[in-house]
Amino acid sequence: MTTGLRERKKQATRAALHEAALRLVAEHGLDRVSVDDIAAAAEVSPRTFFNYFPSKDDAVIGLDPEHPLRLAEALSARPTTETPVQALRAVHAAEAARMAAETELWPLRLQVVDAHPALAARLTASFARSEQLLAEWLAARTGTRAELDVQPTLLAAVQGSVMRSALHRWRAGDYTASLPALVAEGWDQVEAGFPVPHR
Amino acid sequence: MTTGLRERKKQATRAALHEAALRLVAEHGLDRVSVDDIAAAAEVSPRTFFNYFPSKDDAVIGLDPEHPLRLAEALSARPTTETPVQALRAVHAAEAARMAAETELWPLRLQVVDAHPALAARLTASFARSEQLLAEWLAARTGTRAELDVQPTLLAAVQGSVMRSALHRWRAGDYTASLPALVAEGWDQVEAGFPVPHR
DNA sequence: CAGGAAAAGTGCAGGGACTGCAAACATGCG
DNA sequence: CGCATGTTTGCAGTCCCTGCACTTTTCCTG
Repeated sequence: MTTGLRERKKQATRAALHEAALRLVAEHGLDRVSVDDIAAAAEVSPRTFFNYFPSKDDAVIGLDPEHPLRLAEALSARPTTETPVQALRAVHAAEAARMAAETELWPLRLQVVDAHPALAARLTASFARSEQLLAEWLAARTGTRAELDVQPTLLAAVQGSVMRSALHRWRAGDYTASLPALVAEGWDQVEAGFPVPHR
Repeated sequence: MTTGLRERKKQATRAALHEAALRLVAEHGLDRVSVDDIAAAAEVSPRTFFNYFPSKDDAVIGLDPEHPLRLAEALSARPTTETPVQALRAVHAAEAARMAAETELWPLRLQVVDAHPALAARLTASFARSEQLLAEWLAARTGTRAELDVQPTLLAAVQGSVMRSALHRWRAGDYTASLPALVAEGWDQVEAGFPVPHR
């Protein structure tokens, strides 16, 4: 799992570009920051920027492209005695804990996403890749057809909704709540079929 | 509510631009169709294109910008004896029937969205506006806080998932199934809390 | 129905995102 | 060391999108 110099440098450059993009956009706004600005802040040429990210938006979001695969692996590692929802809950719990530990970047990401609908769309698109793999895993797990049966596609999408809703409330409450708790609260709703709240 | 010539012409131009964009992109692919091509096909100047749509992507998707508001109205018209989920089901049923009636455009939309992830992101963004209004309606209806409590945000997002999942399966089954039925099937899953499918 | 107000359409100039290509440059390996 | 392979960079070019100024069309009122 260790890395040569070359690989480490690439990771560093990628991270530098992402962080520069995120911080600059958080401070000045999406359309007042150019790719040239970002490249300059990360100390690479503008042309190099596009070796790392296909678009400015992607650099601002900057999620790990390997993430969907690791998610799928984590799910496959769950015991088959669990129901699909239980397995998803467990994986989400670990995920949320990891995200909450990044106390720097996630709040910034949520801030810029909130300020720029275009970025919200990109973030959702990033999740879409995970959802597709998830649907396939669900289909395999429950013996259903990923494309045609209800549960795989829908549950994969709902899982994304649970996470996004948790992130939204996390930010709305100024990060005082625990992200894993917010996620769990979402899953409770899902498992209970959205009961009418008592006043 | 009626329309002068001016208003009717605007609607016609908007529709012409959207349909031209959709058909051209469906046939040739997103990056082989320029805004100039679309404008030419709709017989307006390229500059005029941007009086109607803020971006090429939006023209391809081309959803009615008034739609979120009509959705919110439809919901407010539901009797307060219904649970939130019941009201959403009812509105979705009407919505799905209307969409299924557009036998020309929706299949094309789903085709291009499937072929171009960037467009999927835009489509989701279009839904996002509805989801926000929905969350507010839910909060008002159930006496919860839109930003902080679980149900408004999450159920609004899940509602979107139900519709998107239905659209996905509609296309996967070559439009042989009934869209309202697919939507209903989704809501059944939600209300039942995603039970383990029996094999 | 004339004529002006308001709205919509258009041309032009320009900034910025992004790509293909080919030349430097760095790294890893025999 | 020296070659093979991967990375960075500059350059030229296309296309998206915007602000501004100007023309054309629709509408309305006297």
